[in-house]
Amino acid sequence: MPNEARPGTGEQAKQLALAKLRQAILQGEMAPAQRLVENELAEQFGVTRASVRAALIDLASEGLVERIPNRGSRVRVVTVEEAVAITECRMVLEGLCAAKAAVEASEEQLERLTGLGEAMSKAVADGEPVTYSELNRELHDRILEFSGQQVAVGLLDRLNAQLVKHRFRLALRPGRPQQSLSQHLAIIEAISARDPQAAEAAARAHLVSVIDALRD
Amino acid sequence: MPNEARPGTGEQAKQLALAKLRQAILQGEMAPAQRLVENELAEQFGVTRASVRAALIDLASEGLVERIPNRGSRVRVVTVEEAVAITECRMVLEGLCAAKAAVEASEEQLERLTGLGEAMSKAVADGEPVTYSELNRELHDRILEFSGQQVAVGLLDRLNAQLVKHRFRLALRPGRPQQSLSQHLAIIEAISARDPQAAEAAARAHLVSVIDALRD
DNA sequence: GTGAACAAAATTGTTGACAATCCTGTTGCT
DNA sequence: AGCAACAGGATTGTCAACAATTTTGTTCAC
Repeated sequence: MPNEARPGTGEQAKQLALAKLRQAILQGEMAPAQRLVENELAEQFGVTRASVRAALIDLASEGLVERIPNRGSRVRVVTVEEAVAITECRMVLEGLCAAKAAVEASEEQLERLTGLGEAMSKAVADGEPVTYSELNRELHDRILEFSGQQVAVGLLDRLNAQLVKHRFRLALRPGRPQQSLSQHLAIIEAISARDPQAAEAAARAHLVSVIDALRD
Repeated sequence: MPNEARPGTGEQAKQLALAKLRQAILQGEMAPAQRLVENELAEQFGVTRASVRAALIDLASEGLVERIPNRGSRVRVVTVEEAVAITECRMVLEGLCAAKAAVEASEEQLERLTGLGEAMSKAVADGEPVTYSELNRELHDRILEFSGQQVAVGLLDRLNAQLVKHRFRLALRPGRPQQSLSQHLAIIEAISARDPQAAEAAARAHLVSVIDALRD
């Protein structure tokens, strides 16, 4: 479904508009709750209004923008409350994926996870939060991939797209990497031990801590 | 997001097309994997092609139809494998909602649940599978409502829409009501006891049994 | 001065036509 | 006969203009 379209290559007009709009929203170039006027966007991106319209419909169903009939589109603002609800859903879905990964992953894939764990430990020890953040994301992605649960992966993609803002704030928090590192290592250990219940519990424990942090 | 638009009232053209198309697909009027030609649908529903197009984009992101660029739209066929994956996601999400309902529901709402439980018991005793099926759906809906977890509810709506076919097959199965009744009663009991962990476990146990049944 | 009715501007929703793309059946060459 | 190239038809993607709706600013009565 989300076809991971690269903005660079010459796509179709609608796909291009969709990619550009999504990028603009995700990178925060659009102010929260900013009005998205179809004509302006069409001119800005060099496509026609129909293409912008189609892209907006797509983004609305992804939860990135809000469309009110005859009233236009706005970039959707995710309140802290909603962010917590979203993260609760992430909690159970990633728990499911961790459990399945513990059963389904190959030996090579397990090695990959332990390798990621070591790299994360090193990043924290060296005090490189940016690297750690990237590895963090990589770890989560790999667990989803190895679980083979494509439906859950699709749902999580959608949920994560709505959280970019809050996720950003969270990563910059001092002391947070140290806190989450042990949780991540616990997840890796449980999956490597082929223990689905422990893996699910560890993944959920991690996201419970994220929820607590979200609440400030 | 899905605004629960009633087909009857005079909506906007796109909303009307969307409602009619969704209804047609859900009621099985469209054969599986049938091609959905925009022109035909437009004429059939008495709206313009642009409206049909917008509706198709919406339905594609709901997972009801499949859209291939320059190749058109088909009603999406859900394999048994996918149905299992979807139900696994339902399992953890409904588990989450059951747990939250055990904490958040009011006393009146708890009474409503126990009332539903009694009605379901009666329906099984009287041998009325249709009534039981309706009450079943009602129970699930109420648990979601009482949980207050709107994000999970949205995700579950989307997932359930993809399962209509399989769900149908399941309900007509002889002996299945008796089997699931005790599971449902266990869920109600756990929520009424304000025990979130037990509620989640009961909800998950129920859906594990659904998964087993799905696999034939 | 305040509030309601009204008119003008801005924006979205809709329409029909045009262009690009893809599938199918046929033709021509080896 | 087998296969590549090619037209023909069908379908989707795109466009610019038009209609309907909402919002905003103004005027007028009280």
